[in-house]
Amino acid sequence: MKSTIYDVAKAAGVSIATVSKVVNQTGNISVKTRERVLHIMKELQYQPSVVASALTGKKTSTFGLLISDLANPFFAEVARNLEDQAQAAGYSIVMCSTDNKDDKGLNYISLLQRKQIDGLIVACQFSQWSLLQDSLNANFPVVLFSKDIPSLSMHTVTVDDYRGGYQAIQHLISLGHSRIGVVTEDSPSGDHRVRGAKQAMNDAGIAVNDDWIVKVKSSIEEGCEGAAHVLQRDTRPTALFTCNDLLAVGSMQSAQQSGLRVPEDLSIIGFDDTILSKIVVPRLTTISQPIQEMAKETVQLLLRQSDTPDMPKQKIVFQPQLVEGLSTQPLQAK
Amino acid sequence: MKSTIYDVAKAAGVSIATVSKVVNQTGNISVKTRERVLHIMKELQYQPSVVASALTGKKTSTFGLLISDLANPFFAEVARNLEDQAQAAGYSIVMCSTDNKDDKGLNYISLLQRKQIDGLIVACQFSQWSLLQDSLNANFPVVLFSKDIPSLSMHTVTVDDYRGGYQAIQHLISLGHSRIGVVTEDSPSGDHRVRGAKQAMNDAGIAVNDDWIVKVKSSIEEGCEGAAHVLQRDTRPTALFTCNDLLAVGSMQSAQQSGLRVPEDLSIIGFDDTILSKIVVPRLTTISQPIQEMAKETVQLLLRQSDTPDMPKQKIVFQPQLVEGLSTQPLQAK
DNA sequence: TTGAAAGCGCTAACAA
DNA sequence: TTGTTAGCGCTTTCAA
Repeated sequence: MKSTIYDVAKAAGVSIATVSKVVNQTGNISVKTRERVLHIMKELQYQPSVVASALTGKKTSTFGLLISDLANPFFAEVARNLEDQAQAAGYSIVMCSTDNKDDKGLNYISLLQRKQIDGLIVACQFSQWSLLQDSLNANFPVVLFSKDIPSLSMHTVTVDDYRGGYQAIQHLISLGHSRIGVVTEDSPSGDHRVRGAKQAMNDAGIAVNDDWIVKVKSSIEEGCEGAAHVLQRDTRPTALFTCNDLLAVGSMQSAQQSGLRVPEDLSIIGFDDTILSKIVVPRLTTISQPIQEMAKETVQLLLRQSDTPDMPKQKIVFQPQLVEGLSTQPLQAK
Repeated sequence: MKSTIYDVAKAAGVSIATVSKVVNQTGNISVKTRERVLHIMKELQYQPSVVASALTGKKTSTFGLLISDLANPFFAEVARNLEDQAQAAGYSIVMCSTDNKDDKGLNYISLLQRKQIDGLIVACQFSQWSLLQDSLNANFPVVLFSKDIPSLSMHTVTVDDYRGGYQAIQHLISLGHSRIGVVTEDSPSGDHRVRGAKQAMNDAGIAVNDDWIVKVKSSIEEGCEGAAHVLQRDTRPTALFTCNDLLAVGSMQSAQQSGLRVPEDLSIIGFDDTILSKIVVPRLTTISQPIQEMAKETVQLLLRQSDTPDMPKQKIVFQPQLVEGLSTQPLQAK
């Protein structure tokens, strides 16, 4: 049977209060008793129960992570980085894939609250974001990860999606491209990226062709279909900006099916710099997010909220970075 | 403030025992009081505390998952499937990436025990497996996932690695290959797969060339280097069996660097059928594991162990399946 | 059919 | 410096 604080107290000939104090390093305990208690604890392999201490109002040292789909390489990487940062702070993470379904997310939240988690990271989408807000207690620690939802008054850590889109297009333009298509994902981030993309075209005096902009669900298959729509037109773009790597991979497949070579006939630039972009041939040019830094800030933000429940909401925006691969090249003169 | 069982009891004019009974559907409660209590619960948005009920000896409805690296696509997929199955049973999962480090794993286990999880899934490696056994209470529910460790008396769910290796080689042989190299991972599974591979060669009367067998760490980079060792010899194999998809991708890169075309000059067959194998060009021929089924059995096994602590240890072995891609082809006559 | 009360393992005043 | 004790929110006998 597992030993409790009572067992330790009895064996050490002290009260449970004393044991509690040495465990938590609170109060004043003589070196001698501390040593003795510590020794007994080891002997009995005493492990303080997180459950019992949580019941008295202390932390569970657990965060919840609502994520779209753990099997998606981008989110898997996000999860891993968050886990690392949390672990460094003594926390563990309960992973919850919501598939971006509101009800799944809401169910998880309710369950997580019953489990008394100390904070929540939201890295999935909601179709009705207000439901998220409503299901959470006013000062419950939350951070929106990689989602910038203006209607929500919540701490947020994101990459500058707008700027990322802008950079992507800027890169294509610098290579001489002016006929640029866009395959985007139906999400707030996707929208921001596209806005940035359009702005870059405008700033360069390049016409935005709405026929070349398609919005799809985030998957390789849909990316492939979406790109096909654009590529099979009479006049097609010479370069494609896709709002994430999954769509980029799909677009590369579509190009191949259309007999177009990447990058000779079509340049493609993605977003996220996941493992996919690294193994695809040609290596994808893409926009990378500093996931590790973002994860670090996210955990810090969660931690600080526990101490300062009413701290002013803040939004931390990281700058994306262009990673040049082999999927883009200067426009060939015809 | 969150409402407790006392609030509900008071509002409903009953005792907390009664509320507890309607919540847990135990004992005999008149329809009338039940309805009333239920109604009040809704009104007060009462959420029973998992922490408090766990303290009285009930479950936390939480499993721990020790996994090598959540960012690895194969493990991410495993994690996702386990999460789905657990969720269907009302459980959530705490994810712990150990990077196959014993101390990391052990620390997590200790933490998880303090959190009173109801079961543990081990899908990572230990260099000293006995440490795992020692750190766990005798009848604590555990399942080894995709690791077959004979020295450990634990419930196990695996794919038949030996057979998978055998099938891979059989496939290559059926295509006419007889000069076959192997790039494997330093792990028990890897070893099983290689044993199966060698057996298949023996059975076909094909010589096993140990110079063509390299054992590396599981990563794209090491796969690339490992394959290079084999491919840069004076006489090189015409086909390569790699013990997982990461190594396969690395090997494909190595082949490319050596100016070898896949599959014209070199056939490559992988293992796992992850997303990587699907996006790589040419699409990888590989051996797939029925991850979903495996996840399902794993969760069932965990659940049953809670009910029947001393149930006889069992090992469930699933059959792998060949997935034909485009990275293998019949041996070309020279 | 309902309720009183003990207890789960721990924390935190408050006393001593 | 140490100990006593009252909870934390819930489950579960055992009585009523």
